[in-house]
Amino acid sequence: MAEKPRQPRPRRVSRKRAEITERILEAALDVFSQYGFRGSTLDQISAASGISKPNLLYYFESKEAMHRALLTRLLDTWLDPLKAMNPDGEPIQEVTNYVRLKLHMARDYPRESRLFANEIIDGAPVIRSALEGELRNLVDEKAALMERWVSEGKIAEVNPRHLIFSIWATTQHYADFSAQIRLVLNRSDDPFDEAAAHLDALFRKMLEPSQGD
Amino acid sequence: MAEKPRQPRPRRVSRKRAEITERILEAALDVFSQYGFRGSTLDQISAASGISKPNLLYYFESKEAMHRALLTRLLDTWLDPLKAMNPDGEPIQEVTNYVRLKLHMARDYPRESRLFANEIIDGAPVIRSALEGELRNLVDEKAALMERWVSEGKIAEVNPRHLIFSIWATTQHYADFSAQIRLVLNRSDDPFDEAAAHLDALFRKMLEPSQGD
DNA sequence: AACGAATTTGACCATTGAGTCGGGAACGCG
DNA sequence: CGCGTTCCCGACTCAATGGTCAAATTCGTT
Repeated sequence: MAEKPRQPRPRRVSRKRAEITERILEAALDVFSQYGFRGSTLDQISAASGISKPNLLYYFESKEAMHRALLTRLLDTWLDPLKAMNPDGEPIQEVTNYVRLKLHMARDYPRESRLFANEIIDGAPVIRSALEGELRNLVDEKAALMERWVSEGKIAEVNPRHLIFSIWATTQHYADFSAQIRLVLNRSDDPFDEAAAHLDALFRKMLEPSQGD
Repeated sequence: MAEKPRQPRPRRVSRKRAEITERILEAALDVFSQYGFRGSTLDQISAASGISKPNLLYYFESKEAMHRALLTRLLDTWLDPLKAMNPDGEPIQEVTNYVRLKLHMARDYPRESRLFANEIIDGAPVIRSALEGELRNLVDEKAALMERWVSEGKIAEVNPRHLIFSIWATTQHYADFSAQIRLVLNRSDDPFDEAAAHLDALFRKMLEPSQGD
């Protein structure tokens, strides 16, 4: 025991610590996405995760810190489909594929979608800087790509940024407003197959170059 | 003037009472739409309206009652544009006009839009029955109308209900997610003119009957 | 085994916020 | 003016909730 100033292992966070952190975030996602940040309580997260309230605060500095952790790590997942849009692919295929992926995310990750929706409706206090940075750059890049496709006559004349907004809006709608959709359709089975066909047609028609070109 | 046992006026609520009620609801809309129901406090509404907290509760039974009052009376305004879709009008014109009206509402009534968005994301606990009743009937009616237009070859084959969802999604997006839109576009001037052109093209192309018919 | 570090929790504290209460001010009307 | 009704509010109550703390308990090493 002469001296041991260095960390014995590079992994600063033990496996166990990581697992518990995970369990907490999973429960927090459940609760936050259902009740909103201000509507959620540590007691709810405690009950959902099976971890006592003081212990939650041993792992996270505050309720806000949990929220922040969720939001920042979700952002990457959220942007992945757009990142995957391939400059060398077939243009209409690339866009409709993006629509398909986003719709899958709405179906498979509705809690994440709602968490984001709440954050944005609140004016994006937490992830504002990420939106201004990472997201804006990514949108700029893909908008430029689509403009190239337009000028090459591969797709019809569109405003690329508004096209992206429309894709976000229509796909996330199925997650964020699922209550309304269920009530209007008066059916409990999920509408995603119909939605996929509808949205594919919608954006495909928008993008098909007019025969005049 | 011999006797006047009945109410001198049928208006049970005095002008003044109506005005104050109005002032409260206006302030409540401001606050609720910005912070969400649970994130809002009576003190904020009190400050925003200049009416003391106990007095707020003289006019409304509870915080929840204010919220309910706002939501129910907003519903009608919200549905008006769809009601206005005219069975005897020119089909594509009628739909794109509906899009235009909805976009105007997003621009002119963003607070109302956000209030609704929050309510729906929360699972529509307050206006659920109105959605199942009034809204569903209205959508059924207009969907049937559009199906007629399809069968008459006036518009392309579409799923009318999902078309309506897409219109709601794309237009409300500009109100509910305005923070994101501003950050991505990096501009402070409003994007509604561009949005109007974009959405008009989007839905017009979706609806134009293919030349094969 | 033994001992320090990491983890866990019961009990507590301070603040916030919805809603109450009792009394007073203003109003309507004979 | 008189008197009942409507309106208004300062001061309060009480429950909920985010967060603290000190005393356990468990864990990883030697």
